[in-house]
Amino acid sequence: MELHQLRYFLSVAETGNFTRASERNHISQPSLSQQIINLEKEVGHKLFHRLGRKAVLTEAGTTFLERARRILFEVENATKELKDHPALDRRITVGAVPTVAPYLVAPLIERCRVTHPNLQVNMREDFRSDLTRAVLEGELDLAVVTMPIRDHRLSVEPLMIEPLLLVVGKSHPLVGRSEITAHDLAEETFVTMGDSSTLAAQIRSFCGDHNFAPKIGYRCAQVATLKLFVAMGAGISILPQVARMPSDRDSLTYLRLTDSFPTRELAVIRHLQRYQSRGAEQFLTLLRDHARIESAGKVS
Amino acid sequence: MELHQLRYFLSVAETGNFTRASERNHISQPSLSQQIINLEKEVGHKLFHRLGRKAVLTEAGTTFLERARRILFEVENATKELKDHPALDRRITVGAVPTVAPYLVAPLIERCRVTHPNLQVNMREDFRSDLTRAVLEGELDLAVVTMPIRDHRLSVEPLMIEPLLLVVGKSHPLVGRSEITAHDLAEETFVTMGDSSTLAAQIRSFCGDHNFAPKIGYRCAQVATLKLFVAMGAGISILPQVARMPSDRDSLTYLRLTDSFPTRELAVIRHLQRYQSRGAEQFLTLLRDHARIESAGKVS
DNA sequence: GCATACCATAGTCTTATCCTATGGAACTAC
DNA sequence: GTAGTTCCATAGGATAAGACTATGGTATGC
Repeated sequence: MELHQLRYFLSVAETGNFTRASERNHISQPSLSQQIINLEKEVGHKLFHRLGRKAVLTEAGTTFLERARRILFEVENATKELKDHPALDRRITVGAVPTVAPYLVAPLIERCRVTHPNLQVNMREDFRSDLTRAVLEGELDLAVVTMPIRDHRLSVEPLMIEPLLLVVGKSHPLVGRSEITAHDLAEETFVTMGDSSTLAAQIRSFCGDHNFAPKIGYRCAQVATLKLFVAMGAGISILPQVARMPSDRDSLTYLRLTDSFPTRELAVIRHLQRYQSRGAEQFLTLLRDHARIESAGKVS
Repeated sequence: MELHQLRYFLSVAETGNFTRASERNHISQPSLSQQIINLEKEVGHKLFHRLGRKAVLTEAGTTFLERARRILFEVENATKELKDHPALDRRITVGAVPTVAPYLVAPLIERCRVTHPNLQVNMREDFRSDLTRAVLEGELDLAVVTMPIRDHRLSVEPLMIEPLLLVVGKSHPLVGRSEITAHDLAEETFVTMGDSSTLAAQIRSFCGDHNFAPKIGYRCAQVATLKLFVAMGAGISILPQVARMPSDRDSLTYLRLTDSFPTRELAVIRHLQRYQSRGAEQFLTLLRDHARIESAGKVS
């Protein structure tokens, strides 16, 4: 007997329907059916009468239901108690991709120090695939990454959509143009991040949408390095708006395309099953607030 | 979080030692270590300080321990309540190999009807491998099979050791001999059960121990058919003593070898994890008593 | 200082849990 | 009465979890 079987059992008892119960638990109906059958074999009693389209608790099932509820209630209490324990560690680790870590997460951590002095937030900057793995393996409480994310074990909460801006050196010919189209970029040399970065993929995707392949001349591991090469006039690039810093003013120009509006979506990922500490919840609230403010700032 | 993790956690808390806890749970130490680590990641707290050779509960671990105990206590209550429920079905299904079903289990079921009128015992006669699978899959509450059994998922309880007897037709030349050795059988034709039967393997094993291969002329699916062929003088066979029936008196002769004493051991197998109903326990008590009486009968 | 005891990691294998496809039975609508 | 739909169970296969062994690193005891 395992807890997931008890959860499936409870869902069937509450819905009277294996199919509905399987949907509630995000598994397929044959899976749930098999687990109920295994549970019945293990306890040695039928727990449901299968009456046509209805699953009705047997007497044994009714007896067992009260116990199953109690067990699951105790399980919830066990995790809740750890969460609410006042003296326990208040330390979390968040992850962020390189185009988010210095611009979005670092300021948030700074702010969190003020608003939640008892909460210690550690940070890990890495690429999306590594962050995803780290969240799944419990090394991170949450991570801010770019969409899309496809892993059913993760909770994926969209945060915000931000524009991708064209960035060129101050003396680049595109500076000053009143109209810049995607096609204008077809012959330019691109400076991108390495293949581990989703930004590289986004640039390729954007150019692909406009029927040309970007000419990639430089691959960088850091945004700062990328900005340096662009400032040198070695090529052009595309960066998310959050990467735009006041100190860029002297060496870089951020431009918008006039015929298209590339964007990227940021999301926060967490482990579906991992219990969320109060510290993680608090940080996430700050993150959500910040994202809302950012989105509102773009509209006005 | 699953129940097996809670059980491992509880064992570590009680022993202060991952290695000892893994032994208690019949898994390897790295397995248990990994499960504890997974549990810690899921609840978001360290549950043990690893202090040199000791595993000591952290404050979070101490808090969690009480909850874990309560959860496992509720699980035990859930299964115990189903067992003790007076109005629940009192029906079990037992399995037996063909050389046991008609001689040992059938009489027991008869007797059970008298001593436990509210208990209905169904029976399935099959070969050991099929019975083993049926027990594992929950189709049978228990089964009486021959040793050896090697499956760590099964509880194997030795029942009794019984002699294997040489059986021949009434006019066979071996009848009346004062000494019969294993070697005397080397040139005889054997009548055995099919390969699905463990008896066939036992005959080959016995002959192998005496440095000859049995000449198998007939393979039968039923003991009655085997007895018929032996009675006809088609060959000889070896049967367990329980297979000896009063009605055999007119057509068969059971003999003992004088230079060796082949035996077989019977065991009752159950699923380690499956909860044992009271009905199954009652039947098993009768079975144990019967086996003791059989063993005592052979000694006197 | 060395041997021992312990936990954690890595890599691999086995088993449990998941999937899709589909069958059989009951129910519902026409 | 029949056809279509809904539901659960089975079969076979894929994937992930849990198990294994081998081994490394650290602490302890002699």
